[in-house]
Order: sequence, then structure tokens, then C-alpha cells
Amino acid sequence: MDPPVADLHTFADAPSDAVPEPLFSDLGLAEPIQRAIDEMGYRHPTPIQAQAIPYVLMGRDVLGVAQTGTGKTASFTLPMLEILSGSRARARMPRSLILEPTRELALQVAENFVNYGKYLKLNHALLIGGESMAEQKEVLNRGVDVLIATPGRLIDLFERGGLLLTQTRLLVIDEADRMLDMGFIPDIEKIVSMLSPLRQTLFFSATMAPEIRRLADMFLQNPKEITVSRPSSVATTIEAGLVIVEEAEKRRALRRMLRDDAVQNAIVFCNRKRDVDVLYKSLVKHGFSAGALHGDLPQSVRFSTLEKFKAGELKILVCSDVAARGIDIGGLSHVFNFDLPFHAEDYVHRIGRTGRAGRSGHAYSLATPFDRTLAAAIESLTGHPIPRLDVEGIAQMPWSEEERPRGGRGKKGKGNDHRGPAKPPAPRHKDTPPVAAPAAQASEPAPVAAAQVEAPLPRKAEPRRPQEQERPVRHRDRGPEDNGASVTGFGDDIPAFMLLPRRMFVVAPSAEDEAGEPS
DNA sequence: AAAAAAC
Repeated sequence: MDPPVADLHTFADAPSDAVPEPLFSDLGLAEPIQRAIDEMGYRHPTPIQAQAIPYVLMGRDVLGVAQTGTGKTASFTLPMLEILSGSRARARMPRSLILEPTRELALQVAENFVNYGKYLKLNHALLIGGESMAEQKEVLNRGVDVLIATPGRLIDLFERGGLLLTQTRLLVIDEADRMLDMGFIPDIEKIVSMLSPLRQTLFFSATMAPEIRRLADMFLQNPKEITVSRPSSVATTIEAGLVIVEEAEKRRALRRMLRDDAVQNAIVFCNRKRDVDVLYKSLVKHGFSAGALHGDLPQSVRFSTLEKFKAGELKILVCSDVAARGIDIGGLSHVFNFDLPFHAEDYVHRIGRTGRAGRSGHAYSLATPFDRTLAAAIESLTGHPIPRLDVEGIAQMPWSEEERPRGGRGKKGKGNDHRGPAKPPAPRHKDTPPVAAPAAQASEPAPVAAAQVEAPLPRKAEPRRPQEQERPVRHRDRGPEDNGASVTGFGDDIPAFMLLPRRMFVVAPSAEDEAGEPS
């Protein structure tokens, strides 16, 4: 009868220490893999890794419901390395296949294999569009243990006979929900039909919508189902804000915000590729260190721009939604939405690029007065209003009652808006005192993710516990994948990032701002 | 409406 002892223990240490944390070394991975993990400084697997790896090693199919920031990638790459390490591949017959929705994600997975497979003699190939097919064929001819592919190029090459999937006994379908969104499911079905039914399948999705469930039932046999919550550190560390300005003021407002000292590096999302180009050129013209990323750019440029941005050679990345999900950029301080996304879910995906691994993140959006419905959709999805933000020197606008004027005949769209007058635009709070950069937050330890072992619990019931700022920062929560992680989906797990105070940007006007706007 | 992915 000595509960105080236990209490003292939990009080002194992080709460999750009450349960012993799993170690990578307990997972039964071979020495060369374990050594690579050690060298990267990881000791504790994330919940999805701890749960999935033993089942994958057992040869079971796995249905993983997890976002990117949970360490999902390593939960399949590590055991795959283990399984494949026994033998070698034959020409044109890859032994395993990983399907990814975008080329950038495929590259990220490939990097994962390079990191963890450095002491093994396995090889991998990246099979994606936009790059020379001859080269890829040649690599395939030499024999590939791990093939990482986007669907289009894989099918193309298969139909040209450059590839046999008869020896492929391990299939990973990653980001299934996104594959669905992008209309890849027929392709995936086709690819799966080219594989032997005698295979092990690992299927990952951020959400488990009925349609995804149907696919899982179709592709998997008696899978071990694993669901993990989003990393707890993510939700609470993103500060959001919304600036409503005239269309013509958007670029100027953005520049003001980008000049804030708190901006270490930033992704700026646009809704259209050509707006990415325009904004990118404008920022460069104004002296910003910026790059552009969208699907119409040559593949070599896409990868090298992303690398430069990750390496810190570029401070700002202007991009389309090609980079909205899954892309992992460590330590991103800011996400800006130059346009509010058309789909509210995309907002959550976009801003999930920041505020990871316990670091504070900022997600600021620009809207025109006509974007009220887009903003409302986001706010109702997340359940939180986006605090309005003032940018000094920029005229703040109220919401318009009109829909966005489109191609000459702006339809009124008032049909179901009969309560319009009763619900005036959200008031803007000009009374907020200016707050300097979030120095208060920087001076105290970053919040530590406390949810290492809580994984399989239902997500919605988690009580919001106050930040325990007394606890020292510890980096044990970061899994091998993702360097701190990003958020890919959200399911019914809505981030609570909106409870932070408004803040005002105070940036000295610069000469060129006064001089007027170059196109 | 837009973006992504094959040539």
C-alpha cells in the first residue's frame, strides 16, 4: 500500500515512463540494421514501428492507419530490409515493391532505404516518371531488391516488358487515401493483379474511410490492423492566423510576413501552378531566397529544388499541393497559404508541414474578401476559428457578401445563404496589442510529445493535458523515419492549433514596397 | 475550380 512511491516516480519522470518504452533492440532486427539505427541516434521505436515491425517480420499482412509523422515509413522499411537481407534479386524481378503517390514521396522512401540499409548489400531502384526510362530499365536488368515506384511509370514499364513482378513477394501500398484522392486506385488494382497472390502486403492510410476499407479488404489477407494517433506534439504547436486583403495586396502582404524575423524557412502554397510561377518570380525579384515546386517543372528541377530547400540553401519554397502531404522537411518554421485551399482537408495537410517534433510552427493564410466560404469550411472542419491577423501597412478587409467573381459572370450563389445578414462577417480585433516574435515560446523548452505508448487508444477521448513545461526536452520520441515528422492525414483527429493569441506583424516597410509593385 | 501521375 504505497501508492506515493509510484506517484513520485511518475511525477519525476515523463508519464510515459510508467510503462517501459520499447527499444529497437527488442524488435529482433539483424545487427547491420540495428547498427544503422543506432548510428542515426534512434533508440525507441514509435508506436507504429513497435507494433508493426514484429508482425511484418512474422510475415503477416498489415493494415496501418497512421499519418506520415508517426514514423510510418520506417515501420515498413526496417522489417523489409530484414526480410530481404537473406538473398539477392534476379534480373528484372524485383523482390519487393513500394507504391507511392508522388515522386517526392518515392524519393523520401528511397532515402530511408539508403540510411537503414547502409550495412546491407541490398539495392533499390526508383521507378518514377519524368526521368529516363532507359536508365531505369538498366537498373532493373541488374536485379532490384526494393522497387519504389509511382503507379504510372510502373505500369508503363511493365507493359513494355521491362519488368516482371512474378517474384515480388512483398508489396507496400503507402498513402492509400491519397492514392484514392488522386484517382490511382484503378492503377493500383491493376498492379496488384500483376503480383502473385502468394505475397505479403502492407497497406497504409492516414484515414480509414469506407472506400479505403474496401480496398484493404480486397488487397489484404487476414491483416494485423494497427492504428496510431497523430504525434501529440504536432497538434498543439502550430499557431495559425488569417489575413484578409485585397487580391492586389496579397503579394505585398506576404512579403511583409516573410520578412518577420521569426521566419526561418517557409513553404508558401498556391492553388495553381501558374500562380506558383508568378509568385516565385515576384519573390525572387524582391530579393528573397526562393524556389518553386510544382508538377509541371522538370523532375530534375523538382528534386534539386527540394534538396536545396531542405539543405537551407533556399529559405522559401513556393509550391502547389504536390508538396502538401507527406513531404518531410525538418524544422520548418512557417507555412503560408497564399491561397486558401479549395478543399478544407488540404488546409490541414498543408499546415501539417510545420510545428513538428515539438517545435513551434506557424501557419498563416491569406484570403481575399471573397474567400469567406473557403475559410468557413476550414473553420468548421477543424472546429476552431482561425484567428484574424493584422499585418502592418496592409489594409485589412472584411468578408464580402459576394461569392468570388469568376470568369465574367460571378454567380451570386445566394441560394442557401438566406441567413446571410443575420451572421455578419467575423469581427476583426484591432485592439490586440502588437506582440513581438514569439520569443516567449522560444525561451522555454519545446513541448515534449508525451504519447509514446498510448498508440492504440481511441484518439478522440484523449484529455488535453496542460503542457508540462517543467519537463526537460528529450528527443527520444522521434522515430527513425521522418526526422520529427509531418502530418499526412488527419482522419477524425483534428488538431487543436487555434487557441493561440493573435499576433501582429511589425515589420518596417522596405523601400521597394513603397516604390510600388512589380508584376 | 486545382493538383497529382505515363509517354
